[in-house]
This record gives sequence, C-alpha cells and structure tokens, in this order.
Amino acid sequence: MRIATWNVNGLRARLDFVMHWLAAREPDVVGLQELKLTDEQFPHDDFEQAGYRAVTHGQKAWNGVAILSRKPLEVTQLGLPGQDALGSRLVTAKVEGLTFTTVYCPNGKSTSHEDYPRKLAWFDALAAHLREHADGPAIVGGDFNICPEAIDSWNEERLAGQIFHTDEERARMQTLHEAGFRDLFRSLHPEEQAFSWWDYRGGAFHRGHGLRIDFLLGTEAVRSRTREVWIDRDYRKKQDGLTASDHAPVLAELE
DNA sequence: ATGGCCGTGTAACACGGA
Repeated sequence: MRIATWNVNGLRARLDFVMHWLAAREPDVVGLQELKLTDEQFPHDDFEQAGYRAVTHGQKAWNGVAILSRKPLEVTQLGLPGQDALGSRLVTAKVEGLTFTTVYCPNGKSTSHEDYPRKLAWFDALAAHLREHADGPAIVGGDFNICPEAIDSWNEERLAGQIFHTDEERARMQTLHEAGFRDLFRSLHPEEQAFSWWDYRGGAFHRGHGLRIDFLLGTEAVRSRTREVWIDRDYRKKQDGLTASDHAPVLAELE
C-alpha cells in the first residue's frame, strides 16, 4: 500500500500537475492540503476518471484538506474539534482498516504575531484529539509547519528561535510522538537531511534552502509495516511546463 | 541588500504563505 501527503498550494491552479503525479506514482491513499477551494468546487469528476474517490473539508480561498483513495473510504472526522475559527485543516477517513488523517497545521507567521499562540493551542488540541484515536493502524500526514530538529532546516544557525524553529513548537511535535505518532521518514532515515518545502523566491530550491515540515506520522502498527519513506523532490520541479507547488510530496510504502 | 514567487479575491493591488 502506497500512501502520501502533499501540500498542493491551490488545487485549481495545480490540478493538471497533481494528475501528472498520480499517473506517475500511482499512490493508493493521498492526503492533500491547501486546496484553496470550497467542497462544491472540488473536482470529483477529474479524480474519478483517474481512479480515485475523495473526501473533502474545504473553504473559500484558503486552507482546505482532502483524502484521495483508490478503495472505498469512510469519513470519521471533519475539522479539529474546538478549532473551527482557524479554518478547515483536518479530515479523517477509514480506508482498508487504516485510520488516515490529513492536517494542514497553522503557520503562526512569526513568534510575535497573535497567530503564534493560536498555532501552539491548535497543536495542543490536535494532540488531545489524537490521543483518543491512536489505537491500531493510524496515520497522520500533512503540512505541520514545524522543523522538528536542527537537521530539518537549511539554516538552523540563523533561524533557531524563529518561527518553525522554536522550542515551543518542537515540544508540540514531541508530544505527538509521545501520543504514539512517530515520524516515519526520520524513523527510517535517522541521519539524512531532506527538505519538503522550498520558497518560490530567490532560487531557494536550487540553492538547497529548504525545510522539512511535511510528515507522515504513524502508530507502531503502521511503522512496523513501513518499508520505505521518501520525499518526491522531482515534483517540486516544473513538469511539462506546469508550475509546481512550493511543497514536494512525501510518500511511504507499507507492507 | 530581508526582496525575490505564487494563488486567490477581485478587478489594482492586498494578503497569506513559510
């Protein structure tokens, strides 16, 4: 079973690019973030023609998440309880006995911005919610907007203490780990520096100025079945003249 | 040199992203 997560940065602008990737990689279950469209605008027909059904939790213009699956899936959660004010950022579905959650975690903007404590509170609510849903095989994949460790940033020396790089944010990732959700990439690749996001500006991708902020977290029942995890760097590049998202997909192969 | 790019709303630029 091949699973994936991907922040597409606008599904209407990215649809052809996403279809290109689905045909090339043939994942079974995919979490998508930053759809930037309403549920009514979601292109179900296009995905059905590609062999996927979808469950969505969208909103106008911003945020928005969805899960694609080649097999039937049943929604069990729309939105993180108590956190509706921060937008549509979580959806959970059961597929093939796996509980698959996709999250688009708040950005926070900067440590002095009023959104920063809201980001921390959102993560606290996420941990509380997941503790009740950590039994059996479960995945939480998405854009977490946190660099968990120094190795996950292209420039920890300059950015330590700034947004994505604070001890408070890193403690939230640790709490998710302690709730039973482990970072599958880091579990299989303890020493490898690999990024999942690069700024569009200034040639950041080609300069190696990236961050690893997109993860597939799995319970032990999933981690023990995980054969490989990788970041699909090629799909951070233009494909057939189509513009990429600023995030690359993250994939995992489960036994 | 702290901006450079991109998507969306809305109809020229503002805002958010990370």
